[in-house]
Amino acid sequence: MTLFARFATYLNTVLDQLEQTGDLPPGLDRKGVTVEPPRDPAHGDLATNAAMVLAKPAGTNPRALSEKIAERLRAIDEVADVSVAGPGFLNMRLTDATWRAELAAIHAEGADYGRSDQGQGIHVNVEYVSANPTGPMHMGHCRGAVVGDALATLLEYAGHQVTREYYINDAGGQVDVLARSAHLRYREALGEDVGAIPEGLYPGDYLVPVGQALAAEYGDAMIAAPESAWLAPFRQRAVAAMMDMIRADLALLGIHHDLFSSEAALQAAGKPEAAEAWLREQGLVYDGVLEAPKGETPDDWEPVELPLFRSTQFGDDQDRPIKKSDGSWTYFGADLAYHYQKAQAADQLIDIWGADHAGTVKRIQAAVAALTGGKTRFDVKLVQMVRLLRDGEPVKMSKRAGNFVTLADVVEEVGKDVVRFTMLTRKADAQMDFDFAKVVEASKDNPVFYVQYAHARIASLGRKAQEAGLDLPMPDLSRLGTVELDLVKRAAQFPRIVEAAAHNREPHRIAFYLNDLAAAFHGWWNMGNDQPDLRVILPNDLVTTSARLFLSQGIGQIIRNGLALMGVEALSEMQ
RNA sequence: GCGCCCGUAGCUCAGCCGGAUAGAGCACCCGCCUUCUAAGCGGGUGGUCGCAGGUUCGAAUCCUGCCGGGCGCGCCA
Repeated sequence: MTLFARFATYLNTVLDQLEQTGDLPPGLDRKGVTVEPPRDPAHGDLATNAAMVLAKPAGTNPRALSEKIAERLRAIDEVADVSVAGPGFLNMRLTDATWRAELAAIHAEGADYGRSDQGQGIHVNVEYVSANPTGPMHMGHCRGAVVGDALATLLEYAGHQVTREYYINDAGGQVDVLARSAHLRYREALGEDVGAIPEGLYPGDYLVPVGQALAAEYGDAMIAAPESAWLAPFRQRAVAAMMDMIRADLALLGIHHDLFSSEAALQAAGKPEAAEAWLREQGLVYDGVLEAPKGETPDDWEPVELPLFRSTQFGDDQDRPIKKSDGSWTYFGADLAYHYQKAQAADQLIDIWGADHAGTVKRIQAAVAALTGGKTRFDVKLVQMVRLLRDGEPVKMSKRAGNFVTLADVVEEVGKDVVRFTMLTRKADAQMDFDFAKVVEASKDNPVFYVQYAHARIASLGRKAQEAGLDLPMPDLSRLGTVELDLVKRAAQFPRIVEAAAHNREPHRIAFYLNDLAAAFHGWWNMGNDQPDLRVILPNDLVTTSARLFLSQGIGQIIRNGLALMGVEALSEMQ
C-alpha cells in the first residue's frame, strides 16, 4: 500500500469514528474526499478537503468540522502536525521518521516501488502501430508506436493485464498495389529492364529482395500469367515480407506485440458477415443511400444503395457504409468486426491512432458501443504528427518520391532511448518537433540528457565510494536533514504519478515527473559545490556518507523504475 | 457546412478525479563560479489561463455559446 493510500485509510477511520460519536451523520457520500499532497509544499505534506466536502451534507460548517477531524488526525503516530487553513483545508505534516521509512521502502521494494494494483487485473487490449504492410516503418509511425508501447507497459505496472496487438491491414486495395509492385520487381529480378517505377506503384527498393525471392520461388512461370494467377500468392508473400521488416523495425525500438491480427483472416473467417447479421437483427444496419459529401462534391459522385450502420444513433453525424458497391467490405465494415473480436477477448480496448484518422473515431466508437451493449470501455488515443527538424529546417518527406525518413535511420542516428524518451516529452495530442540536434544535446534543456545524467551521477557515486575503499556502516537515516528529506518526498510521489498516468492513459507524465526528480537531485548535488559538507561522499564522516549514498541510490531506483516504464535503459555513465 | 484536437508568461510546454497566491525550461535582467562533483549555479522581471455566460463553498480544469489556429470530412486506408 502506498503512503497515500495508507493515509486515505487513516482518514476514513477518523470519519468512521466521528460517525460513531455523532459528530457526523452516518452514510455520507465520501466520494469527493481526497487526501493528496498540496500544490504548495509550504502547506504541508498531505492535505484533505474532507471538512469542506462533508460540512454541507452534515449540516455544519467546514471550520467546526475540520477541528474535529484535525484532533483525531493528530493522534496518528506518523502525523507531526495538523493545521486548518483557508476555507477548511486540513494540512498534515508527517514526521521525519515517516519519510525515512519511505526511503527504506523504496530500497526494499526496488523495481516494484510504484507498482500498483489499481487495475485489478482488468484485461486491456492496446492496439498500436498497425501500419499498413506496404513498406518499412517511417517516422510518421514512430510516435504512436512509442506511446502505445509505453502505455501498455504503464498499464501493466498499474495492475492491468495487457495484450499488445497489431492489426494488419492486408485486405484492402493498397496490398494489391503492393503485390503489383512486387510483380514488377519479380520481372526485374528475372532480368527484365523495368525502367522507372510507374506512378501508383510503390517505388521503394525494399521490394527488390521480395522480387528476388519470388523469382527464386516461381521461376519465370508468372511473367506472362494473368494477374488473377499471381495476385493472391504475390500479395501474401509480399505482405509477409513487409511484416518481417516491420517487426524488425519495431524491435529496434524495443517494441514487441503479443498478437498480430490479419484483416484478411478476419474476413476469411466470415466475421464481418456475422457482425452484419447481428446488427441487422438489432436494426442497426439497414440498406440506404448516402447523401452526397458536404463541401466539395466529387465529380464521380452518384447515389448508391449500400448497407449502412446506424452510427448517427451513437452520436456520429452520418450513417456509415460497411460494404462497397462491389460487395466487398469497407475498411469500417471489417474494422467493426475486428473490434468486436477484440472486445470478446478483453475487458477494455484502447486504440492508438494518428491524428489524421480523427474523423473516424466516432463511427468506430459507435460500433463498439452497439456491439458490446456499451459495456466495454473503449478509448481512442489520437497521436499528433511529429515535425522532423534538421538544422532548424523541417525535413521534407514525400512518400511518392520514396524519400521518407525511416524509423530505422533515426534510431541508428540518435539511438533507441533518445527516440523513445523524446516521443514521451509531450502529451500525445499536442504537436511536437523532433530536432535531430536538440534531442542529443547534452544540456539541462534536454530532458533526455538531464534525467540520464542524474542517474549516471548516482551510479558514479557508487563507483567512487567503492574505489575509495570506504568501509561504510549501515545507513543511519537520522543523518538525513530537511533538504534530503525533501528529496525523499519527491521520490515518494512516484506511485501517485504512476497511478495518475495509468488512469488518464498518459505515459508522458512519467517523463515530466522524472525531469522534475532529476532537477531536484541535481540541485541537491550542486549544493555540494558551495558547501562541501553537503556532498554525498565525506571521507571524514562515513556515517553521513552512508546515509546520503542510500538516499542517492533510492533516487536512482525511482529513475530506473520510471525509465523502465518508458522503455528506456538507465545509463550508468555518459559517454 | 459539419466533426475532432488545440488556445496557459515573448517562445516551447506542464498543470493530477474541480481545490488554497497558476508552474518549469528557454529568452531577458542582476549576481556568483575561472576548478571543484565537466556538460554551470543562485536570484529577478514577466500571465485578464482566447472571450462571454453557467454549475459549485471553490473553475485553467466541468457545461453552453462565440472567436482564433490545426487536422479531417466519399464506397480511401
